[in-house]
Amino acid sequence: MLTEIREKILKGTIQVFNKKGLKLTMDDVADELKISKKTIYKEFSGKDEIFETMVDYVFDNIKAREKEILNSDGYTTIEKIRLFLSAMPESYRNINFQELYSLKDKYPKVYKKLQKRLETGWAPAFKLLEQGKEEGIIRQDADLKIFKIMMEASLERFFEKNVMKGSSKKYNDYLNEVVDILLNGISA
Amino acid sequence: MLTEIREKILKGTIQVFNKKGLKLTMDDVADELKISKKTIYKEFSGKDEIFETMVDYVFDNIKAREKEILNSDGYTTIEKIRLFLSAMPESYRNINFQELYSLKDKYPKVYKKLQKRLETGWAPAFKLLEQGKEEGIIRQDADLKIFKIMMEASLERFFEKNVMKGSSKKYNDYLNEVVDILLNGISA
DNA sequence: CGGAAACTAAATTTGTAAATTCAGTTTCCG
DNA sequence: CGGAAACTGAATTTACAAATTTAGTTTCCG
Repeated sequence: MLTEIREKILKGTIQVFNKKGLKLTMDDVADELKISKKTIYKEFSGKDEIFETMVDYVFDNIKAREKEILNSDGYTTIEKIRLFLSAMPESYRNINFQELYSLKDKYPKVYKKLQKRLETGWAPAFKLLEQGKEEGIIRQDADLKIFKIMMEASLERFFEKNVMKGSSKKYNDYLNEVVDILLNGISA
Repeated sequence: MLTEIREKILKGTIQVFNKKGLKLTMDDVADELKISKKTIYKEFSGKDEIFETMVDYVFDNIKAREKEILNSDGYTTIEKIRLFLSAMPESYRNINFQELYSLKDKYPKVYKKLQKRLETGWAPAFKLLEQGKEEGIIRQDADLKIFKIMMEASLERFFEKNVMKGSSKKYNDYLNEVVDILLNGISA
């Protein structure tokens, strides 16, 4: 588990990351948290380790949320799928994903971890969807790989700026509509 | 209408554009067509005009294709919608769209024309979809604006490289599956 | 211990002058 | 007329040194 001080630093880093993006400095983080850099360096070996731990932190939270849904009783498979898919984008809201991808060049190790965790994060969704196929509520011939690509592309587009300006709809309504259309699209 | 020589130059330009992208030179085009630059400059005032005419050329072809579908008899509304939506990405295959967007900075006028034609290209699709709503085959509460964003995001992702490597599926099968899922997703 | 602030070496950004490329024109030639 | 090739000024790219920023450390202090 995470110590209190480490979690505090991670939360602060995410704060600053969402504001200043990849270009955040250690001084930024220290200022944000009103602690000195010394404290940060006592907990983390450097910027690389902070970023790596940050990715783990974000995805561990998503994973916990997903586990909750998977283990909960009283939901049908289709309800679980819907909850599960909706949980993904909601969790992503905590951190600027577009910006996370920009770590690719300067922090390839962090980027690889990000990709790996995105991949494993989808695994239980695939399991649920396969189960849905067996139960006959998902179309047998639905291509789940394409489904995944479409969902990722659509969500990423929504995370970009100005996509939904000039509309009265709320952010979450959009995400739900995306999940609805896609899930409907592969339903039997 | 387009003279033969102008069309030849446009086709050659698209050829080179798909290979070298935004950075194509007039010499490239002349070499590709095995004509001299002089001939090109006799037909076009310059690079700007070629790019502009190129966008018109591409979209006029798409438009003709779409008109054909719209005016054809013997199709139900839903069939027309499916044909119409499938025609879009197929037409896009003739030119590298990802690269077209990169004209934004250096050729803002061309980019604006591109955006305008993309917008007006969607208009008949919206009309068909609205008609589908009236006929009760499209969900009344389906958000067509989101539908459009999802379709664009999904198709653009497929136009990027390596999305479907390692699969036996053919390119067009993918595009059809995308249209299927989305259309199913908003169907009543 | 931990904060404030100074410090250093390395990385990043900036400015810019030289080198290269390219759009558009011109010349010569068949 | 149109091809081949040379030409020019403007734009773009390259190269590189100077200036700035920043990661990580150290010092001093309460």
